[in-house]
Amino acid sequence: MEGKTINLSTSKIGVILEFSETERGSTSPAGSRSSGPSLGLRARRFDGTSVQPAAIRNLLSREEQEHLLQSATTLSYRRGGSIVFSEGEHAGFLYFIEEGIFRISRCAENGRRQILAFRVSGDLLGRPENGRYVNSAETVGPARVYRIAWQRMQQMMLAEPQLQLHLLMKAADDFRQAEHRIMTLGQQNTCQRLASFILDLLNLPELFDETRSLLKLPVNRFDLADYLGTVTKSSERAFARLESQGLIRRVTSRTIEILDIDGLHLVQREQRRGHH
Amino acid sequence: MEGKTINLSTSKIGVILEFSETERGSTSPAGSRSSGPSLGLRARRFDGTSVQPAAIRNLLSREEQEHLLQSATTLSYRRGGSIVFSEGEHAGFLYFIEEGIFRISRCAENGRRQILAFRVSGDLLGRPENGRYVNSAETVGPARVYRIAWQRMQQMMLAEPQLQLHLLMKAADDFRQAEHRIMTLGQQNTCQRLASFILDLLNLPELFDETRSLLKLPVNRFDLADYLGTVTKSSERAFARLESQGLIRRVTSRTIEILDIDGLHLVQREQRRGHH
DNA sequence: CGCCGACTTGACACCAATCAAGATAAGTGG
DNA sequence: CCACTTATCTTGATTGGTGTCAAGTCGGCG
Repeated sequence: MEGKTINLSTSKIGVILEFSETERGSTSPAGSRSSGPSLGLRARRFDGTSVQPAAIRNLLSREEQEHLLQSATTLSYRRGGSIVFSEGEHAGFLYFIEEGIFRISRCAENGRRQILAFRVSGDLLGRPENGRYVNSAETVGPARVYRIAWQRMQQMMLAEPQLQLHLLMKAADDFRQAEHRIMTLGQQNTCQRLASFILDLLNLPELFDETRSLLKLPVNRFDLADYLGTVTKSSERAFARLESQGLIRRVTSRTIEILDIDGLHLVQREQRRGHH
Repeated sequence: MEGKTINLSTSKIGVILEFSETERGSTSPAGSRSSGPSLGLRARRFDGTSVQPAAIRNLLSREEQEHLLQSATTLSYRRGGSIVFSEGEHAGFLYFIEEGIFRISRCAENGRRQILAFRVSGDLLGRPENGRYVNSAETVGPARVYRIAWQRMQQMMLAEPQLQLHLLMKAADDFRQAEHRIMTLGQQNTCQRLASFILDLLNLPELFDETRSLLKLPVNRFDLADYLGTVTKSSERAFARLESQGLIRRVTSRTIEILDIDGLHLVQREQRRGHH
C-alpha cells in the first residue's frame, strides 16, 4: 500500500505514499461507491459563492508554502472510494487537496449517511474536534493530497501568524459554504436542491464542457442522494422532472446535457411547493 | 437612540450606546417577531456539541481581553427584534455577545427567510464576506454586545497571534455547529428537528427550569418555523405529535413541560418516515 | 368591549419515502 | 467474443408527511 516515490509538481516532498484501492468507500447502508475520471480541479469554489481564490491562496508567500510543504507527505489515490480518514479516528494530520474531489460525510445516529460537502483542489481536510475527526473523508475518483501532522502544524502556526490567518480564512470559507447548504436544505425541495447542485458543478471547468454543454457528474446516485438529503428514488424523480421541463437531458447516467441554465436558476427561485 | 452611559461588569468601556426598539426585526414575509425575558446566558454551546468553553475563552489572558475591550463599544438592546446589522450592509464591526440571544438569518432569492443559527453569550457576530455582511443579526429579547471596528481588529490580530487563534477557533466552532445543522436539516423530518431543537435548548440553564422540567421557548412560531426550515403549521403539527406521544406538554405558547427526555432522543434516532 | 396579533387547527393537494422489481451498463471468466 | 454475474440506474404503486389556504381560538391592550 505504500512506497512508490514520485515528484510533486509544485514542491519537493520527501516521503511519498501511493495508495491502491483497498476497500469500499462507504459507511452507508445504501452501499455507495464512487469512481470517476481523472480530474484536475482548480482552486475554484465548489458552491456558487463568489470568492477570489487567489486572495486566499496567496496569503502565504512562495517561500512559506515551500517551507510548509517540506514537512508534508504526499498521498496519491488511484480510485474513488478510498478512505482518507474516518469519523472518530485520532486526528493526526491536516490534509491539503492537491487534486481530485473528496466527499466529507458523517453517519447519523440512526445509521444514515449524510454527505456534508464535497471538497476540491485548494481545500483543507481534517479539522479535528477534541483531537478526533468528526467526519469521514473519501475520494471521489483519483486524487492527490499532501498532509502535515497537526502537532507540526501547531508549532508552525505559532511561529507564522500568516499561516494562522490562512487557516482562519479557510475555516471561514468552509463555514460560508456550510451556511449555503443550510439555506438549500432548509428551503428547497429535492428538485431545487438538484438544480442547485448542478449549477454548482457548472463552475468546475473540469466537469463542464461548455462548448457542448455537457456536464459530467462526479458522483453516483447514492452519493448524490446522501448529499441532497434524500433517497435515490427521489433524486431520480428530480432528474426526470428537470428533463421533462426541458432544462437538462440525461445522456448517460453520469453525463447530462445542460439545455437551459436560466431555467435552472428559475427552479431554484421557485417557492418550495410547485408554482404559485 | 443613544447616549446613556453604563458600566460593563467585565471591563471599562468608553462610549456606551443604548438602543430602544426601533422597528420590526423581520425581513420575512411571515412577519416574525420576537420578544423574550431577560436572559443571562453563559458561554455554553447552543447545540448539543461538547466543547469546553473555558478552553476557548481563556485563549486570551485577562490583560489581553482588557486591551481588546478598550477599543470596544458596548451596545444594549432593550427588546427583541432589534437589528444589529443587516445582510448586504458594509461590514464595519465585529460583535461579541455579552448577554442575550440573537438570531442569524438570511433571505433566500425567493424571499423566504432562513434562520441559520441562534447565537448566545460568548459567540461572535458579524464576520464579513468581501467587506459586507452576508447575514442579518437581530436580537431575541434583551441583549448586550460589544463591538470593535474590523479595521482595528485586523491591526490587533497582526500584533497578537493569540487573537487570531481565538477567532480561528470561534470560526471552527461555528462551522461545527453549521455541520450539525446540515445533519439535522438533511436527515430529519419536522418532528425530529423540533425534538433536536428542544434538546438543544435544554442545555441552556436560563431557559430550562430543571426542577419543574419547564422549558421557556425563546422564539415565536414564525422564528421557529424559519429555523426548522418549515412553516408554522408544520411546526405546530410537530408540537402536537410530541405532545400526543407524551414526550412534552404545552403549558403556554412559549412554555413547554418536558416529560420524557429519553423519548425525545429516541425520536431523533428514528428513521425519517414514521416507524419501521 | 372590540381590535389585533399570535397561536392553533381542519381540509385538501402535492411531495417524498418505502418496497419492490425491471432495465441498463460494466466487469469477469470461459 | 460471448454468456454470465454484478452493480448501478431507472421506474411503478402505496402510504404517510408537508405546504397552502383558510378559518377559528386565545390573550393582551387601548
